[in-house]
Amino acid sequence: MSGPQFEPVRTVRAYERVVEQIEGAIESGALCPGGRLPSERELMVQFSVSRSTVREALRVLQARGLVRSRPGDPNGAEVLPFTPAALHKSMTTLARVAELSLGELVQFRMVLDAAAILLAARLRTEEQLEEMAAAVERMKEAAAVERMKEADSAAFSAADVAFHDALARASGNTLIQVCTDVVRSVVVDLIAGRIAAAPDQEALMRRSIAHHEEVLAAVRAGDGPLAARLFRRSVYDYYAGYVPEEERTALQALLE
Amino acid sequence: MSGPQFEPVRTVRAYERVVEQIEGAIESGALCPGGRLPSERELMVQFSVSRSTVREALRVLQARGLVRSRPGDPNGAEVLPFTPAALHKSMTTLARVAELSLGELVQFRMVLDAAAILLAARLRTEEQLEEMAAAVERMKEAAAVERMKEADSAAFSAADVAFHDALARASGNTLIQVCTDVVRSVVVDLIAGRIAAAPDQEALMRRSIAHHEEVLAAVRAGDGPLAARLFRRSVYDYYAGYVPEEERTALQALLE
DNA sequence: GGTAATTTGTTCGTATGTATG
DNA sequence: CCATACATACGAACAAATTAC
Repeated sequence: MSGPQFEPVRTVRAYERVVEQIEGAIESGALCPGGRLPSERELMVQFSVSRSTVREALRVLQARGLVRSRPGDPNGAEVLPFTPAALHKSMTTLARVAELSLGELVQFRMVLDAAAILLAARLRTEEQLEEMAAAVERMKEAAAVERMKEADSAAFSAADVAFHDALARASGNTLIQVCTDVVRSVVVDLIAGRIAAAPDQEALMRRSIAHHEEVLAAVRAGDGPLAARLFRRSVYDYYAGYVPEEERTALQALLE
Repeated sequence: MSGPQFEPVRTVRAYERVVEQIEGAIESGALCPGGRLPSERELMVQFSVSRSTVREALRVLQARGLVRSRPGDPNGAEVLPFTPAALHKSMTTLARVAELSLGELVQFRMVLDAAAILLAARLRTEEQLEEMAAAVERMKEAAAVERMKEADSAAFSAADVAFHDALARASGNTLIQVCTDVVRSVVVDLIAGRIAAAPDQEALMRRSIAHHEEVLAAVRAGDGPLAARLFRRSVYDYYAGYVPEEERTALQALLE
């Protein structure tokens, strides 16, 4: 006869229990963004742990982007609205320690943004189309400056981001929106320097604007597959030069 | 004449500096997985901060999945190899606090896995094909059991996961591999209960096996677009019943 | 505007359980 | 078994920051 099936006990740290409870309260909605946690001293009473333990728990919650605490705040730590910051951090870490290649990242971007475009071509509203058109206009203005400065270059990039953000929102999928944003910024972080060092900034911008207009037109026309194809092609053209040759074939596989 | 452009100073906590330095050492490769950090007492000397500060920093690093510390370990905290645990955690949190719908998650899965399939159809090796075929065989064995038990159901799921994991690896893109894994498990976590409560487990499994065989055949034949189409269709058929009607149109947009 | 009260950031000391040799 | 070094956890204390009166 077999006895009761005992299971190995996982020793769980005190601070983890605190994290679990607070995290649960936030995820269940008992604590809403903008709401406040009790003060550290109050928490140490409620959980009956020391302040150090409470603080370690708060640091973890802060690292996960769930709360923020400021010195001297009489109201205790603030519950934050969701931000993709934690997701961004983990993906950046992934890119670094798992040594993600630029090729893999660009490939991922081609996939995600193309999906967003495919969906946006069906679901976009008129306002979103106008938003994208306005972003393209801002790109043009920034590129039209006679003697390009850093500020203009930044304005161009900001308009570019705004375009893709509107596009991602038009997809109607929050996850796609967040992930496209994260991946785009990770890619940009990786090669911002090399792009800035490119000799013919103006030509790059003009090409980029033309591509954006093509994609926008296809989205407006409701032709998702065409828009996605155009986008993938333009991303490939833009980044292929920075991707080592042996990785380029994998990128080309997405061009059909 | 405008003076020097001063910028607002962001007060940075002591423990953050510690985190930055250790994180940098890991990301730069100065600290390798399996390697050890100095002991907490040694760290407080090197950073000239107190023990509590060191511990708060270690908690953050632990929450990010970079290190692990055990009581009594004479070697200090261990540097961990990369795991997608942190990414998984942030995406789960995203799903909960941003209230991601099942529809959005399924849509994301259709996009990512389809991309993996598209790439795998070009880049897969013979061994990977065999691996997938073996996984399908295990699915068949698990489904062939007369009186289904939990263990068989678990074996079926495990084989299913193994199939998709091999597929994702065959894509040659680490990021796609990790993200498909994360999204799949998040989706499963969300509706495992409802799937298990479905009346006709056997029929579901048979259909699933048939779909997997179709996809595998198309991948083997190198027809990525076909394989991707078949996959999206099967995912849609499998999950559509659990997705509210108003979200289904968005899913259908991916079926072409 | 200034002052007091409260809170967080940080330090230090200590006790306890645990893993290694 | 013992000694050592370690992480875990507690508690008291001070400094710096914020709010409220």
